[in-house]
This record gives sequence, structure tokens and C-alpha cells, in this order.
Amino acid sequence: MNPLTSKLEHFVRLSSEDKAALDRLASEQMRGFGPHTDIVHEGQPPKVLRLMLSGWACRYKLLEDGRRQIVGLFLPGDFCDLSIFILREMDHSIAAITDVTLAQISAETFNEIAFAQPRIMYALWWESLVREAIQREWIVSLGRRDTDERIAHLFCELFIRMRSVGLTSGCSIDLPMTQSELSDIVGVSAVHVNRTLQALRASGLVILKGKTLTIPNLNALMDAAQFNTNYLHLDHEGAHLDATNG
Amino acid sequence: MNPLTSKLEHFVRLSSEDKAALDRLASEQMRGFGPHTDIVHEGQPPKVLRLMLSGWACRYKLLEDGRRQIVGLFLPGDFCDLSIFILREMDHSIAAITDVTLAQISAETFNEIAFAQPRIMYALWWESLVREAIQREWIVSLGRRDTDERIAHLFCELFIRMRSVGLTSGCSIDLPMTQSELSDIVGVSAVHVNRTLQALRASGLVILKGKTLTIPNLNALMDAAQFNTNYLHLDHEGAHLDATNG
DNA sequence: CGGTATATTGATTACAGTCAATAAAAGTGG
DNA sequence: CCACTTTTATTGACTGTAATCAATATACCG
Repeated sequence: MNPLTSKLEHFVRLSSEDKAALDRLASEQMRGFGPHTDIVHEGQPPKVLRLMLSGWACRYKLLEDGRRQIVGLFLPGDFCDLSIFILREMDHSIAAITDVTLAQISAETFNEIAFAQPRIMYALWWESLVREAIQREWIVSLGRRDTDERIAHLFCELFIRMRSVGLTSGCSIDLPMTQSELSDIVGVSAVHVNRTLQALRASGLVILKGKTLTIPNLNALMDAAQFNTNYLHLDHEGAHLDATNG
Repeated sequence: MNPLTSKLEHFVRLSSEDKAALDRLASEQMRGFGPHTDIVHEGQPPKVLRLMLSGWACRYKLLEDGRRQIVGLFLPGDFCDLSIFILREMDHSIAAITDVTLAQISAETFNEIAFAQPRIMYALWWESLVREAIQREWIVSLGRRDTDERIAHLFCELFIRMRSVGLTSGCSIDLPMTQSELSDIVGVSAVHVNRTLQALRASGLVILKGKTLTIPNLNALMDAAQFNTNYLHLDHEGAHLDATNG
């Protein structure tokens, strides 16, 4: 299934017309990007709406001396920029982490669908509120969690986000980042990430082999990270907007 | 002038009807909160839309062992929660820092105004995108800036945000936070905040007296913080939506 | 004016950064 | 498929920044 549809159904039950509309969004002009290439640069005007279909990408900001911070991750089913109609220029850049395919949706198509299908508009609003909540949680991690907790917390989040779009296999997900990229998320040096990962492995909470992350006991990892799922709001919160037997 | 109106006019020129509608929002049921009291708790359902009229407030999250991280600041003219229609429960708490007065806006009033005045709807959308951008910038600070830079950057942001709602006097703003609250924003210990503030004072970049922050040379402080205003998007970006000579 | 909250200081400890070297893995071309 | 190159991961030694603990000073409040 379309990963966007999977995800939005955690919020609200969609009618078959809703789903058809989402499939139409996901089949708009497709475009591919290779790993480690920029999709949009800071300073550019946001022109199209981008929807991730496969692969991983990230938002990041650079400081003058080369320090880099990743401020968000895009997984399949995520929108990259809902600011097209509003903001003049990007205040950050977006880069592919792996091979990425995305749908580039024009303002017209988007407007057409959003206005014809109000449930979809609500679902997209929900998506942007969740994105905001994720950013808040990242702020908490960077400000007040130590490195073990940061990484454990991130792994919980990624596992659950991947599961919500149907991309887990058992207790495992693909984790296609280098340790250096991970360090730009959790705000420590790459060397320290390496050591922390070793500690996490030694504790048995995670298994990392190649580009695969396995979490043998999700509850144990969630405990270690003091992870509370509430901020992902995956609990069918828009039930009052459900399609009447779509 | 209504601080909300001041702020939104950085995005788009409003008609007199728009302004009247905003004044109506700002005069909805008023409510006061004393310093250090909670306005909403994590876990509660968001029931009304809150608009800050005066004072300072913050969003925060607590960890089990008492560590606290402030994940956002509310200044006059800011909305506290635009999630009323969507999310079932708050994933964080909101507390007053100073004496706070806010308008509590019902869903009905809000809908009425938002639908009658599309420019206002766009302006509120802009506000929420800016809030998201501010969160990203906080992530960058916590992840990749050292403590001097974090505080300098925060002070620049606060000065400019206060200026956008007409609350500066010359080079000064009210800064009604304790060092301990500041430490919960920048993610270090209160002792370390104290030492860093002394260094900033010694460098002449800021003057802190009582609860007043004075920035004698904003450009110098912005340089020190590598502060780029772009993320606040105050540059009349919605010009194409302007009222035609309202 | 006393009492509480906030700010400041010093001494010590712990966590994380840096630098540099080596090992392992992944990608490339013949 | 192998040899070679490049990237990524791992390790150790050393340094530096910030946390913690505890004491004292100052400011604020009724």
C-alpha cells in the first residue's frame, strides 16, 4: 500500500475516494535522487510539494565552520515541504541519505485534492502537527538526555515510524545511515556515537548488523529511553472524522 | 496595537476587516495566570485555542527523574495551541513564566473568522510554519552550538521576536526568566549558564541588569551567534496576498 | 526586617571531543 | 572474481568542557 495512506490511517479512517486521491498524489511526477545529493538548498524558493515514496532523506542546517545538524528525517510517506504557498525561501536544506524516489506535486493538483477531500486536508494537518511534536522530542533529547538515551530514543522512534508505514520485518528495520550521519542527528561526535553504539549492543538492547537494526525487545528499549509513544499521535485520534464505511 | 496584528503584518498586509477580526480574537474570554503556574498539562485534551496577550509562557517536557526541557517560548501575540481540532491529548505541558493574560478562543469563533477571512487563515498558517522553523533552529543550537553561541543566538531571536510585536524599548527588552529557566532552554546546568552569561557580559555583547536585557550592538551579537534572520520569515513573504489598500 | 528565591564562586569529577592510527567494509574497474 | 581504492568503523591517548556539590552572596518579597 501507498505509505502515505498507511500512515494517515493511524489518524482517520479513509474512504475509497480518499485513498484514490492519495494514490493520485503518490503517482505525480516521479523523480529520483542518489545518496548524499541535495534535493533542495537553503535559500531556494520552495516550488513543488515533495512526497517521499522510497528511501531516506533529511533536513539539515550547516554552520559557517562546517558543523552540521540534521533537524529532521524523512521516511517513505512523509511530505518534505508543506510551505510552498507561504514561505519565500527555504531556511534549511534537504538531502537524500539513500537512493530516494519522490513524487513532485504541483500546487494545482494539491489544491484540487485538498479542497475536494476535506478528510485528507485534516489528515495532512495532523501530519504536520506530528512533525512538530517530533521536533519537540528531538529538542528534549538534545537538551536533556545523555547519549545512550538519545540514540535509544531515536531508534524507538524510527522503528515505530517505519512500522506505521509497513516497513518493518519482524523486529528489524533498515537503518541506512552512517555513524557520522547519526552523530549529526544526536549532536555528538562520530567517535562518541561509535562507543555508545557498542555499549547499546553490549547491553543486548539492540543488534546492529550491516545496515539492519534489530530491536529484540522493544519494551526494554523503550524503558531504557524513557520513550513515550504519545507524541507520535498514532492512536486513531481523528475517529470523529472517519469515513462512514468507505 | 494588538500584538498578533503587529506580527502577522510582517507576513501580509491586512485589510481593516482583517484587523477587526483579529481584535475580536484578542478580546475573547480573557484569563490570567500567575507566574510558575501550569496553563495546560501533558495528557489533557486541548479544548480551547489560547492566544497570548501579555507576559511570557513556555512549553516544556519533564523526564521521569525531574530533568526538564523547555521546547518553546510564547511571547505576546503567539498562539499556544493550534491543535485543538486534531489531537486527542497534549504531549507536553504549558506554563506561565510571568503573569500571563491570554484570550481563550472557542472553536466556533475561530472557524467563523478563519473561513470568513482567508488572508487570516494564511497568516496563521505562516505563524505555524515559523514556529516550526524556530524549533529547527533550537535543534541546531542544542546539537551543534556551544553554550555562548546558544545563549547569544537565543537573545537575538528573542529581541527580534519582541521587536516584531512592538515590545522593545531602544536596544532593550524585558527578559523575565531566571537563569535556571534559561538553563532549561539551552540544555546546560544553571551554574554553567551563570558563567556563560558572565563571559557574554565581559565581552560587552550584552548588558543584563535586573530583568532587562540590553543589546548595545545587535549586529555584533548576531555575528557572534552566527545568527541568520531568515528562519523567522519576517520579510513580508505573503505580499501576493496583500489586501488591496485596506 | 527577616525569609526565600536567585545568583555567584570554587573545587572536584565525569563525560565527551580531538587527533591519529588501524581495521573492516563497500564500491570500482579490469 | 579479484586487486585496488575509498569510505566507514573502531581503538587508544590525551584534552577540554561542562556537571556536580557545596558554600556564600545578593536580590526580591511581604
